[in-house]
Amino acid sequence: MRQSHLFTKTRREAPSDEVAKNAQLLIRAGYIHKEMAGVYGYLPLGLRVVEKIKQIVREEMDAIGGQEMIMTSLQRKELWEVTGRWDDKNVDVWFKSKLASGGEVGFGWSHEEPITDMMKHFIGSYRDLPAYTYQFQTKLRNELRAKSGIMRGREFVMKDLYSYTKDEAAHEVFYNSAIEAYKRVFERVGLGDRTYLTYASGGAFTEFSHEFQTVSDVGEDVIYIHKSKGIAVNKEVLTPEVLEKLDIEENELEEAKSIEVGNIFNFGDTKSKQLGLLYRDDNGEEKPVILGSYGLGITRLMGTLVEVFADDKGIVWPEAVAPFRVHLVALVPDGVTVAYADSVYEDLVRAGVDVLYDDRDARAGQKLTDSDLLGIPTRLLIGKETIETGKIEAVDRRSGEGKRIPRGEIVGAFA
RNA sequence: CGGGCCGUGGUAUAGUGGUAUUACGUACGCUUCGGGUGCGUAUAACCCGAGUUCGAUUCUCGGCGGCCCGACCA
Repeated sequence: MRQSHLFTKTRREAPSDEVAKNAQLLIRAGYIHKEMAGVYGYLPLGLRVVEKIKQIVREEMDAIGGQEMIMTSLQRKELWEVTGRWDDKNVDVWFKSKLASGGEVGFGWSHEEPITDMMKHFIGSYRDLPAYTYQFQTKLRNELRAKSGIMRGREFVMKDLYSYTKDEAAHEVFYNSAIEAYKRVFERVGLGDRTYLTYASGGAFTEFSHEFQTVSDVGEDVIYIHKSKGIAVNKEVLTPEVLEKLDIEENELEEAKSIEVGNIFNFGDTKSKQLGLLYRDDNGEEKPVILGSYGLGITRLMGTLVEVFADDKGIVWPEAVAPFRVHLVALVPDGVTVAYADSVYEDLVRAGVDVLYDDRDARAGQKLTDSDLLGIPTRLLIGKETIETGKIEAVDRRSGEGKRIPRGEIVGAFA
């Protein structure tokens, strides 16, 4: 993409009403637009990042048998009344509205009820199980207090997967495969070494749920990390009994603030019984389906990546989710340099390289500052020196290290 | 929901009971061209309502909006 065609612009200053680093940088760089507190639009660059993250998650969910679909944002009041979760006393984040034709609807803050209800149409026999469904959905939650930029909004994108299995044993198998899939996701986006499988409160259905917590000072959670086991325990469940159960000594733990980027848990058969999701086993006996729920905040993960990797110059994207692989920058406006940069751009595009080409009529200083802010992994600089030597300077955004790549090898270096 | 702070051009800011400063941006001209070049000109603002007052952007009250701390966060 030619940067001169990009309608967004960078800003020198962050809006005064944003304190969170993720929002400041994403707005300054033109990735997102704030519509109101806790509600952000995703602009062309931001959308690219969202889609890259989604694609990684998609691949990992597909790999464990997930089937992508998409449910509706409008939800039936009657359905949620069955499980007692329509009542504002039980769920305090509902956005609700009325139908012109009469009746009430809610805006989906979660989809366990609708998906489970829908699955009644497709699950009747043990032969129909297991089933794993997932979606990327915009969740709407009427948070009392939105905060921290895109980390905790009233509208956000989440991947939610639901597992339907015939018994606890089958559930367990899938649950563990989901844990491994989540680990691969965080590994692929570069957060593997600071994201911990965390034991958290299990609620009414199981002893524990599991969270995926990324260590960061801007996090809202406090976890206790057991480095050698590679797991953590959420502060809210840290008791002597839990430590004993996990075979952990308290003095082996390190406290850290963290961001909850994923949460998986077992609903057991409770919701299936409530909603009537039953199946016949091979003895003709009617049984409730076991339900598991697996959330992963896509936009929160995007914010986490900004928080964790940004430096004093701006955003630093991991290659896997960067909006573009390379940022080609024509440093001087003379015809020879521009023509040279144009040809490099065309070669890269032809080779299928994701490239953002700064072809704007702007000064080198501004282009370089903007490039730092945008955070694209590799910057290719085309200047007078390039013309003279026939070598293109490639600078790594994260380390700042540069190397000269001969013009003839430039496509091969990134294709 | 409890507590606190705050709403001034597109953005960031200064300031005042008598209509408003500066920078960035934007437009035009010249200049410059490997880390936001320099100069000039132009452009554009006091959240809404009520009250006090001769006069309110400024003070008071209310509303709306924003941020922070806490609570909440299957």
